[in-house]
Amino acid sequence: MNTSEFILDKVAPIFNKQGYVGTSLSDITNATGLTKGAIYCNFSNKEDLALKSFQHNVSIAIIPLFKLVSTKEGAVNKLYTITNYQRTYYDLVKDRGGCPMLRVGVDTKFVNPELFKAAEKLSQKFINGLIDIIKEGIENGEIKPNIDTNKYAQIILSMIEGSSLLAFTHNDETYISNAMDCIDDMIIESIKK
Amino acid sequence: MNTSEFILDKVAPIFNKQGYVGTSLSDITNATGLTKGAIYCNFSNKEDLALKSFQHNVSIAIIPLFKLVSTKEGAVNKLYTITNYQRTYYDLVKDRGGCPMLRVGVDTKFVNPELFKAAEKLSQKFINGLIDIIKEGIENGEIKPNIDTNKYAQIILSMIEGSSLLAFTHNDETYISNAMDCIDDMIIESIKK
DNA sequence: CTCCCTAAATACCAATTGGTATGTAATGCA
DNA sequence: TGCATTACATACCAATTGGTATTTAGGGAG
Repeated sequence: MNTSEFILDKVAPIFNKQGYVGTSLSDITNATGLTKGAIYCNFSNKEDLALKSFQHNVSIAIIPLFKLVSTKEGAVNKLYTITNYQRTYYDLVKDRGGCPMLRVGVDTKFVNPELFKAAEKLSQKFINGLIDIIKEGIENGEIKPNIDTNKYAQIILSMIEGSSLLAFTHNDETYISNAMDCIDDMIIESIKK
Repeated sequence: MNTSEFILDKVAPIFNKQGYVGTSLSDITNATGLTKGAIYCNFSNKEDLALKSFQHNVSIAIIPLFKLVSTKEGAVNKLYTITNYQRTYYDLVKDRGGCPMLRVGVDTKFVNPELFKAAEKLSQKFINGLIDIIKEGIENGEIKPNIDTNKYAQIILSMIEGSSLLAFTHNDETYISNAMDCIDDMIIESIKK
C-alpha cells in the first residue's frame, strides 16, 4: 500500500462521518500522522482528496454489490442478491459513517458541485442497474411485461437509501431488514409473474 | 415579525442547504444584512442559531403534516393524508434545501450531538405517530390485527425519506410520487382488512 | 562516491473562522 | 427632562482555515 492509499484509508471514513465540508486539513494530518506537505504531495488539493475519498468509500460500500450482482443469473435472483447484500450493509459501513452516496447526496448539492455530480452519477448508475434487471426479467418471462421499470427501480432504491438513513439515525439495523423484507415479500412478489 | 424571527427566516434555509457545519457567520450576516453584533444579541451562539433554524425548518416542512393528520379520522384515511402531503413535499421544500430531518440526520451525527438528538427525536416522533395510526386501525377493525406495527411504520418512513433524498439528488419529484403510489397501492393495501 | 530525483517535513502566508468588548443610537419609563 | 435599558454596529481578538515555497532526507543510477 503506497502513501496515497494509506491516506485515503485513514481519511475516507472521516470525510464520510464529518462531512466533506466539516473535515479540515488538520483532521487529515492528525488522522494520518503526516504533515500537510505529504498530503499536498499526494493530492492536488482538499477537493481532490475529498473526491477520491468518496470513490474510496464507494469502492468499499457499493462497488462490491455491483460486482456481486453481475455474477448472478436471473432477474429475481439478482434482486434478492441486492436485498441480501443490504441486510449486511449496516455492519459493513457502520464504522465508516454510513452510506457514502447518501452522505454526499445531501452534503454537497449546494456547496461542492463536482462531488455532488459524482454522487448523482453513482445514484443514477444504481437506478439504471435496477432498471436493466427488471427489463431482463420481463424479457426472460420472470416479471410481468406491463410494469413500469423506472417506477419500481425508484421505489427499490428509495427504500434502500431511506432505511439506511434511519438505521444510522436510530442505531437500529431493523430498519434495513424490515425494508428488505418489504422489497422481497411485497415489491418483488407483485412484479413477478 | 421581530428581529429573531427575521434572522431565522433568512438563515434557516441556508443552514438546510449548506449544512450546519458549512454555514459560517459571514454567510449569516450577508443573508440578513445584519452584523455579528445583531446576531449575537438575538442568539447565544452559532449552535443555538443552528438548533433554532432546524426547528424553524421543521415547523414549515413537517409540523404542518402532524397537525393535518391530527384533524383526520380513521387510520387508513390518516395514512393517505400522509402520502398525499408528501406528494406536494418537493414543491414545499425545494427552495429550502430539502427535508430538514434528512439533512440534520446525516449532517450532525458525528459533529453536533445536540442537533443530532433533535433530529433523532423528531424522527422517532414520526415513527411513533405511524405506529399509533396503525394500532388505531387494528383497534377499529380497519387493519389486520396480526401485523407488526413497528415494521410497517419503519417501512413507510424509510420510503418517505429515501424518496425525498432521491428526488432532490436528481431534481425529479417522480421519486416521491412513485414511492407514495407504492405505499398507497401496496403497503396500505396489504395491511388493510 | 556523487549526483539526482522524489517524498515528505518545515515554515510561512493571507484570509476566514467563531466570538467578544466597546461604542452608540433609539426607546421606554419615571 | 433625565435616566436606564435595549438593540444593534463597530472594532477587535486568538485560533484555524486551505494553500504554498522552501528545505531536508533517502534511495537509485551512473
